[in-house]
Amino acid sequence: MTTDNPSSENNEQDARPKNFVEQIVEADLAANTHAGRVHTRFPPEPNGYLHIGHAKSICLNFGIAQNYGGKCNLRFDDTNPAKEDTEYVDSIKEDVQWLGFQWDGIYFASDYFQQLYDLAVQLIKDGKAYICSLSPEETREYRGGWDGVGQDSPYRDRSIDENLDLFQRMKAGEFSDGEHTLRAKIDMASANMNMRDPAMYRIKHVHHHRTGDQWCIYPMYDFAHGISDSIENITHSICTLEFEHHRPLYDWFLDELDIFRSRQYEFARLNITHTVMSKRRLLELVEQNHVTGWDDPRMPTISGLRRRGYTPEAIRSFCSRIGVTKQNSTHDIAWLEDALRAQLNKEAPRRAAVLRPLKVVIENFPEGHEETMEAVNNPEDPSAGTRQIPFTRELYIERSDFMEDPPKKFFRLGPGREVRLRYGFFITCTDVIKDEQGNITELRCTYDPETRGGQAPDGRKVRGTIHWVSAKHAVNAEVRLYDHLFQKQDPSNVEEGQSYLENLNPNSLEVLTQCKLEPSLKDALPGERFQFERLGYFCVDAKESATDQLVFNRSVTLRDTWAKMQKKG
RNA sequence: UACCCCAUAGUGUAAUGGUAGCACAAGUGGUUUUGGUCCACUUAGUCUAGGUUCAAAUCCUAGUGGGGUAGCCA
Repeated sequence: MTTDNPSSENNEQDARPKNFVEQIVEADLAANTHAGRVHTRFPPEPNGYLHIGHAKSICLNFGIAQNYGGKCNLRFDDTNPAKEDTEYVDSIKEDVQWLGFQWDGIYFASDYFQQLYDLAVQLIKDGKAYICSLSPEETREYRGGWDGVGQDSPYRDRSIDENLDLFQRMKAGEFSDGEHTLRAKIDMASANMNMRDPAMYRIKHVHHHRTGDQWCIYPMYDFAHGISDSIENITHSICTLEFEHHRPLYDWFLDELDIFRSRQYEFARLNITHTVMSKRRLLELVEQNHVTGWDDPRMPTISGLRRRGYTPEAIRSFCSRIGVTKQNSTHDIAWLEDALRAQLNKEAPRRAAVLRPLKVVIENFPEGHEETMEAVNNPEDPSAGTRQIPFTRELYIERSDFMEDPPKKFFRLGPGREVRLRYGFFITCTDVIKDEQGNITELRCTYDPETRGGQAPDGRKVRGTIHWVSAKHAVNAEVRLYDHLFQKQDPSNVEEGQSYLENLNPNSLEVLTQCKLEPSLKDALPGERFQFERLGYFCVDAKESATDQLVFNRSVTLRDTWAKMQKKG
């Protein structure tokens, strides 16, 4: 088990307190429970794309293997062919590797169909399982509610020979879907519904993405999962809280079969504000075209985050910081954003980009003249060096960096005000040009040649520094600004009878097509990340950007105390 | 209605019978050619009631609140 950057993160791991699963692993190691062996697995069902919640599980499972000298398998839990597809298998493999993890073994529950079948036969022979011929509706009635006890199936006492015969004929395809099931014979009076003779096999005449039409009976999760763990000698089978009630059944199968005893531990799944995390809902967003696909940059999927510009390191750092507990909780999406900022602040090269351009003409700057200015690529990383940017008479600045009637706390440009153009000159606004509708179309300014590079020899200070792009050299680009997918922190918080879809943020995507970038951005590569100074972190869209029509995605904004002040009024 | 799990600043987590910490958020100030970064400081917490103990966030009981469970889904 390896990551692409283990050393720096091991320090982070050491600094972090151990979560309860790690404490269990350490206790097992101390007690020599498995002769020093630690083996986990990440077991997705290939019926959807991985999301940030899966990343938590991936980091936990692969992280434990990594930190305790163990192994971690990738296992596809593909026991329900009706919902599964190889498209999902491929995306899951890609996402796990992109996150920086490499599995020790890659397996499919479907690899074990024959072994599973044989073990089921063994349980029948031991009198621990039987063929039930109740309909699904009858089964539900017989199971009973949680105030009382269930009723034994009338087929519960079929002879072993009859069970064996029927099971073999189920497998041979003699029956149609739903006609029979194989059930574990446990306890119809149990307070735990999972123990009221749970189904082990059902008939499904469905094509399986790996085994084709070889099988028409498929094992249920509870039967298949624990046995798969056991076959792979998994020591710590880590899953989410909703499987807590299944643990007695997990244990029951392994005990009755007397095979390697994996242990199941449950932790709380990840929730994040302003988004949804269930596969069902994510699928719904995709199918109803509320987003453009699983990899829409607004989606909390790994592929969406990747396209948005998130780094594997940022996601791992986030997963490490949120902790692992049994408490249901919801993390502020700001935590995730902060993890990205923390990394990109250190690594992303700085560039100038004007998203909503306003033309500035510097009247005392000679027409046709060009100056070359030197700009720092990353103040957090001197080794990133500098670059040259052209300065000319006509520039673009951000419309929001000018106010005709600015309040006193506004440090930027206004009539008669002087500001610094970053890595440029001080300029003073002398005139405001408007069209017939009164819209500002252009600013007239003068510059102070003595302030080249941004310092005034007379020592005078300006409060504001704004970014700019030479109009003549500007590269045109499309920039997509993303906001939270849902307006409310909790999208499920709706009026009675309404859907979480009511909470979709209609402004989660804003497309800007007239953006002006500094010339060095012309050759930006798909996926490449930059900080656009004073604005945020952006990446070249890996899917839709082209050399002649650049498309950038805003990954996350910079912290903006000015915007915060404005909001408060 | 039954059973299971959970409960610590706004949020998320630590303290594993012995000084309630940390991070994010929020706020104040400093530095700054990004209203970024960085630095300092401030606000703010053990659900309730009993019990055990020299000592309880921690153990026990009950209550309250939240979550989960009656698929031939995983």
